[in-house]
Amino acid sequence: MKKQPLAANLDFPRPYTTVDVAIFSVAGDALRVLLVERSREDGGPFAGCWALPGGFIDIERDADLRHCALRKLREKTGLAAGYLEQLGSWGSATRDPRGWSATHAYFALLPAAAEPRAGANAAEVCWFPVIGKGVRVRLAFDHAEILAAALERLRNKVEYTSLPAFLVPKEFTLTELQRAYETVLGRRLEKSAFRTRVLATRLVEPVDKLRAGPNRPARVYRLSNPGAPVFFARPFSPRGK
Amino acid sequence: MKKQPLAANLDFPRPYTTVDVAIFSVAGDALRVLLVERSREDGGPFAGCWALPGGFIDIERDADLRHCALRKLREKTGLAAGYLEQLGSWGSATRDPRGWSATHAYFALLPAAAEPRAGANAAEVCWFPVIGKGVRVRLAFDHAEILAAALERLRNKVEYTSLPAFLVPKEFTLTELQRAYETVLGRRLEKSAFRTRVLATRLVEPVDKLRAGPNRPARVYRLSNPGAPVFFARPFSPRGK
DNA sequence: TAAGTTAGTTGCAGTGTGCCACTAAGTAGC
DNA sequence: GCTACTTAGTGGCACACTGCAACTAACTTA
Repeated sequence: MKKQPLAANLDFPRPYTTVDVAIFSVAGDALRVLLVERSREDGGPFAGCWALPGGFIDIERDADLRHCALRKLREKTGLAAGYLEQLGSWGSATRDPRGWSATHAYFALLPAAAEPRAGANAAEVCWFPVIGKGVRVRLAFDHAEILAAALERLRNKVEYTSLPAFLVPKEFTLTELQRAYETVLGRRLEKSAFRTRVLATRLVEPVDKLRAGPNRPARVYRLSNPGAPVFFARPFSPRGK
Repeated sequence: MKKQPLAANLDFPRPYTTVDVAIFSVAGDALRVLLVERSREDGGPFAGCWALPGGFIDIERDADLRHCALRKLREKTGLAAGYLEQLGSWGSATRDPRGWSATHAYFALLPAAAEPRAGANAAEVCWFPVIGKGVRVRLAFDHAEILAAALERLRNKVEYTSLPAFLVPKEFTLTELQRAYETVLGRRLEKSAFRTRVLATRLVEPVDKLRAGPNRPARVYRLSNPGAPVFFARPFSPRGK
C-alpha cells in the first residue's frame, strides 16, 4: 500500500505556490510588458533580477486564484484590469532553488492611456518593450518561458478575437484599433477586411463624435459590450500563407 | 512594511496542491470520461463520490506537473496518453473542506481500442458517458466545473484542430475519423468538406490497405506526424450560422 | 487653389466551406 | 447473373470572407 493516508495526515511536504501576471499594454507602436526588480536585500533567489509581478498566495486574503492575480495587478499598477485571463501553470522541482514550486500564471491587458505604477513602489517597476518572443533582459525563474507562452497565446488569440480592444482607450477610432492589432501581431492588416470584420460583428458602436486632426476626421467608436471579448469566424490570414 | 520576509521565513501556510486529469475516449458513438470513486475508508472529503482521477503532487517522485499528470494517467489506465494538454488551474479557499487548495487540471485523449484500467484497482474506476456539459453523477470538489471546462475546450478545439485523431486507433478510415469528430462535436459534418480539409493538410497518409466490409472497402490511413496535432485554417462551421 | 495625408468605400479574384448530386465498389437476395 | 442496397469517394456550384488595389471624401497647410 503506497497510498498516502489522505485525511489522516496532510502534513507531507507541499509545493510553494505562487501567482504571476504578465501585464501588457501598448505605447506608441510597441507592445510592452510590466516587470518588477527582485529585492537585493531579502536574501531571496534571483536578487536584482527582473521578473513578472507575482508572489505567494496569501491564504488569509485571497479568496481564489483570480483574486490573487487581481491583487498582484492592483499592487503593481494601481489599476483595474481591462482583461485578465488564466494562462497556465508551471511547476517543477527545479524552477525555484528553494524547492518544489508551482506558479499559476495569468496575463492581463491594460488600455494605452492608463498611467501605471500609481499605487506601488515605483522604483522597482518598469515597462519593457517586447521584442520577438520576450524582452532583452534576463528574467528570474522560468519567467522567460512564461512570458513567451503569454505572447504566443496573445498573438494567437488576436487573430480571431477582439482582445486588442482592451489595449485602446474607451473611445477610439477604427484606425487606432487596427494599430493595436498590428502592434500585437507585428504585421500590417488590410484596412478594408479589418473594417468589414469589426463592423460586421457588432463589436463596436459609433459615438457621436469625430476625432479631429490634420486631415480628414475619423469617426469615434466604443465597445458595444465592454468586458466580453468577441470571437471572429476566421483568423485574419488563413494560416497556410 | 507588509512585505513577507521571503527567504527568512518560508513557513507561512501553503495551499494543498493536486493534479487532476480528465481522460476522454470514444466508445461506439459516445464520448466518455474516466472517473474514480473516492475512498469511503480514509476519512477524506466526498467519500464514495465520483471524481476525476488525480491527487496530491508527490514531491519525491514528480519532476514537474506534466509528469505528475502522466503518472495519474498511468496509474488509472495503465496506458500512455495519446494526447495530454494542460487545461488550467482551479484554486480557492473553499473548494476543499480541508482548506485552501489548488489543482492543476489536464485533459487527455485515449484511442478507442485501448483497454483501460489494466494496471489499477479496477473496481473504483469507471467510464461514464458524457451528456451535454458533463456526466449524470454528482462529482466531488469542483470537478463538475473542471469537466465542463475540459469539454468546452475539447469541443472548441475540435473545430479547428486534428485532436480527434487521438481518439481513433493507429490505422483508420476517413469515415472513422469523421465519426470521431462528430462524436465529440455532437453534430454531423459534411463528408466532402471534411475529406478536402483532412487531405489538404497532410494530416494523414494512406496505408496500402483496404478496410473490408459488407460494401465498398475504404482506404486505410494513418497519421503523417503522430504526436503533433494539426491546426486548420478555419473552424468547421463559420460560427455565425 | 493645389498638394498632401488620412478616412472610408467599392470592386474583384482567391479560397475553403455547405450543399447536393453523382459515380464506384462491394454484399445480399433472388 | 441480375437487381437492390449500402457505404466510399468525387465533382460542381453558391456563399462568405479575406486579400488586394483602386477609388472617393474631408480636412490642413503652403
